[in-house]
Amino acid sequence: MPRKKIEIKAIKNKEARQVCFSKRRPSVFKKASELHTLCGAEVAVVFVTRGGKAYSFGAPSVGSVAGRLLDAAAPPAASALGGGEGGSASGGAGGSGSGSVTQVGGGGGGGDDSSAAAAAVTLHHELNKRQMELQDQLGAQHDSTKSLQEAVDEKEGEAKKLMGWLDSKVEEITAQEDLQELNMRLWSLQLNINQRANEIFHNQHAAMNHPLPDQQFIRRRGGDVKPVVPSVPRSSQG
Amino acid sequence: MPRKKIEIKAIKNKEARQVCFSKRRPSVFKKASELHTLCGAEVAVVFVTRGGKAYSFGAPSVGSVAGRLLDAAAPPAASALGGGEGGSASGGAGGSGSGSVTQVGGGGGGGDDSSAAAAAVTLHHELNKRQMELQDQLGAQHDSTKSLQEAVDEKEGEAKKLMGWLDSKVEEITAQEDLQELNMRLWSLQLNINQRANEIFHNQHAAMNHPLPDQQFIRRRGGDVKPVVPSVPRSSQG
DNA sequence: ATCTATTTATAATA
DNA sequence: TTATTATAAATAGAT
Repeated sequence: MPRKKIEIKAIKNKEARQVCFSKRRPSVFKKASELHTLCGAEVAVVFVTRGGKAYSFGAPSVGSVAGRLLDAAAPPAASALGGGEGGSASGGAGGSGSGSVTQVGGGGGGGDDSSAAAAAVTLHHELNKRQMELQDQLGAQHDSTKSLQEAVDEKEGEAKKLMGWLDSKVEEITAQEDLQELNMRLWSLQLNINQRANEIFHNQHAAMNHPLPDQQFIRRRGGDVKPVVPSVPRSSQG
Repeated sequence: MPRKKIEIKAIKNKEARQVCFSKRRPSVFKKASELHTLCGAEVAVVFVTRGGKAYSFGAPSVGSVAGRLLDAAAPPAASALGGGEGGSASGGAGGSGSGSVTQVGGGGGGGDDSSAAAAAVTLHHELNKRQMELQDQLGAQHDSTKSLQEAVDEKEGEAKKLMGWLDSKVEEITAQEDLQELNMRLWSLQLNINQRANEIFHNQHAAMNHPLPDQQFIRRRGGDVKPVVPSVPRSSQG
């Protein structure tokens, strides 16, 4: 748009394409952020480049938007779930005694995240992001604990079997309401997982209580992970 | 930013806020769309207003972006799943009663959705949307098949036990890599679920094979749904 | 990465 | 909501 107006069509040159992406992506995030701040709307933006890198922005968090959607779309069946509110946007899901949903993500001001916490993070993406943070923050400590795989082995492959059973179960399902039910279960399960992720994070960073640049991340296919400073003012991110 | 530069802070006046949102939202979608077209990146943008209305834009579709994320993060385990191309961007107009999500919008030219189909939909949001479509399209047929709950009962609560076990497992996990593993399993499972949803949909709508405007939708909390014409050029939505 | 000349986006207004 | 328009932002091309 500057020196010359360009046609909106695929840029073939790889470098030029990357440059364009680098220039435009922060702007989109910024606009989304402004919309969040100005209008109070929750927002989630995700880009996945051809190279496989994923960039996301969310306010109060990507996951909270999903939570809202679930809440808005919540079918009656949802209430049949364990906690009653299973998939809803309430903070204390999962029922586990452990604890707080401390949203690592949203917190703009750093006060308590009542509304943010209420919008419980559930999106897979959010979980991935959280994990990315753990990796970034804690570094590679691949030795600290046994993997889930090992835990599974301990249980004589119980988890795997169960997953397999669920997989096959899905094949048999022929009604949308069944899918709905199953989906709800997964939502609540992941809510639980997310909480656990938060707990782990806070356990290892009890002191480090700052708002957390949770808005943006980069991940490479190869496993290399690189944090990125969001180009959006903090005030816009909560 | 025109007549006067404004401060980026919450707009208290409701009308002004809505006006602002109405003006800015299409622009963000447009920018995201341009980024998609220019740089070939997949994009997903979701806004949820205070009023509970959700606006989304995705290219090639919101769900495909999630699919890409899965692909990018995919561990070996994920490939163990069933089919590959399940999730296509199918859908249609809805219309009646309870929660319909009339998808309008995009429909670019109207080719087949091969690429969109390849990028299997996995986002919870997408699944919910699909379910909404099923509800709209098929109507309430709560009697057609046994519910998942019943299936679970048949299996002597095996599924519930599984979920419970997983829940407890989550409590014990102390390493991010374990969460990653578990998360991956859930991704795959949901991928499978989504495929099944698609199959169901297609089985009951074998004839209805149109491309499907998967780009944008609005849904109201109350159930009233209003389609919206995207302000983005068609070329940018495929 | 920085620098501008332009194109876009948009707040205020009607 | 839609249109206008004076400014603020975003950004393509060049450095």
